[in-house]
Amino acid sequence: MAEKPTHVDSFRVQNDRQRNQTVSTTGCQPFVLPAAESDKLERIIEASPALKKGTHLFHQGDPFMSIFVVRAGTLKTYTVTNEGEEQITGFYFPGEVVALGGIGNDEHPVSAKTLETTTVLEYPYQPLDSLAGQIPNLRTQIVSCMGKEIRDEQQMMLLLSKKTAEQRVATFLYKLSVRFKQRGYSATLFRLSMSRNEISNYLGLAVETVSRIFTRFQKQQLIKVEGKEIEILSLERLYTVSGDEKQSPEQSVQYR
Amino acid sequence: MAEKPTHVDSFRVQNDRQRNQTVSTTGCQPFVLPAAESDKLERIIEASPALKKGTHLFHQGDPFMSIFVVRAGTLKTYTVTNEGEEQITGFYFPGEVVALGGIGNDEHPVSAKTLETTTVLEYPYQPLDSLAGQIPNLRTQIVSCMGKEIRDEQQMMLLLSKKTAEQRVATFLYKLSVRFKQRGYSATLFRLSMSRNEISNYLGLAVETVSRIFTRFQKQQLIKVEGKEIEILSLERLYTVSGDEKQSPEQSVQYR
DNA sequence: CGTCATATTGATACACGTCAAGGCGAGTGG
DNA sequence: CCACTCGCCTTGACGTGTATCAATATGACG
Repeated sequence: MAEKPTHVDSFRVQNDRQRNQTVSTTGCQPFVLPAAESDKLERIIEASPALKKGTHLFHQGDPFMSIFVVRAGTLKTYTVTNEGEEQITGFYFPGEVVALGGIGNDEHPVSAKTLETTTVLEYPYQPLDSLAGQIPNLRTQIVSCMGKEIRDEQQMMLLLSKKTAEQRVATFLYKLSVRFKQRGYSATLFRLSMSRNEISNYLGLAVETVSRIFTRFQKQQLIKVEGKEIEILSLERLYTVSGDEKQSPEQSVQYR
Repeated sequence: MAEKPTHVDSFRVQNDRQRNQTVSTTGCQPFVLPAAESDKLERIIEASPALKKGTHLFHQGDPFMSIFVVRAGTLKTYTVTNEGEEQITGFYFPGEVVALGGIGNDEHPVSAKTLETTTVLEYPYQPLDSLAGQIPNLRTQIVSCMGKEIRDEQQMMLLLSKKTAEQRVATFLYKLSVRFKQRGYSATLFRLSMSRNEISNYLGLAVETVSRIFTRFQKQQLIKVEGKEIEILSLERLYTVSGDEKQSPEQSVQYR
């Protein structure tokens, strides 16, 4: 409702029709199709240039036009309370799909911003949706991505309302580890592309708390922290601390 | 991984092929189609009998087969931490779609349980998805529902990590009001189908806190509480308290 | 090599959880 | 029709996990 500021830091794919250089989607698992169909899909994709740290892919309230897949780098998405408070709703690594919350809405419900130099693929939604009508496989994949987003957010709700600060940080690190491993990187040694501030915001904690827990975990020989470099010394114990471990042989706690 | 208990309280639509009595979807907004196509859709729908309070529609971990639309009554969905803690992830009223988190997954990520006598329509997912291939309009509607679910959950994440107890309760009541109004019921006078316990669980608070805030709001002439009956005396002030109000003419708070 | 953001660490405060004790209403059985 | 019970709700007193405030350290960048 307020006047839209001109987002000088916004990225907009120039819609030049030089769609010859078939974009290589190497390293991106979403939307894998047999060659013939893959070709149709690639015809609608736009590759972004390298976006430097701090660039917005889109702002909350911008008209929803496309979804994006991260090729390299990291993104965060966040909403802003009308009280001006920011809440980070997710971090996105290569191969992950961003902006699904905009589907079925005329505007983006969140902003998306790069945490480091990042490149993305832009999938203009209208053509993508038409294609999805022709290619059942593609439809399934889009819808699956959305389903996963819903499940991830439900997990996050659980974290935010039931877990202690320690469990939150442990969960965060553990899940990062799993994601990195999936992408072929080390599960135990990696670099955090987000600041402590961003971590704390995402986890619903104060920066100081996250900092303290990092050092506490270090003292407990759970992890080794050196600035943004993290080494996980015991994935198992970290998982235990996270509170997600399945335990107690039988606890069919029926709510009533 | 643990042996599945036999859910005696589970509801399963009997798949009898007596699909003559064209199910009336009156009062349900989702999946509205022109007559011809609507007919195809209705052929795959199964109507449930009246499910009494406390019945499970499905349990977390059950194989995902269908999505559901509430016709009458109320449902809650919830996950269980492996520590046995329950977290309610949503309440669903007539016309709303349940189980979207299961799409693209082999099993339901949450359990769904009735809060009162409830009837639902079951949409077996496989046929629904095929139909979505033939009817672009239907595909759009499904995907829109999922988008909305994602957005709602993002809002909830914000609530859980940034809002005070008062703001949470105010938000809860305000949003209920909006939903009731949309369905043609009074926006200011309604009955809570969930217990205080369930409200507090959903909002990430203790029961006592919710109770105290109800009485506090009552003293402030914001609402009138009488057991499960709620009357909202000032929607405007409630909205203000919720913290969602757009305020301060200019606050382009750029995060950095 | 200064400058400014980011991170750590300690001291203190408070919002909300936890514990405990009634109160209230709905269903049940005598 | 009453007494009893059992959930659910409310209210008060108290405890604590984490936020907040403040000071310093560290590191990135021009």
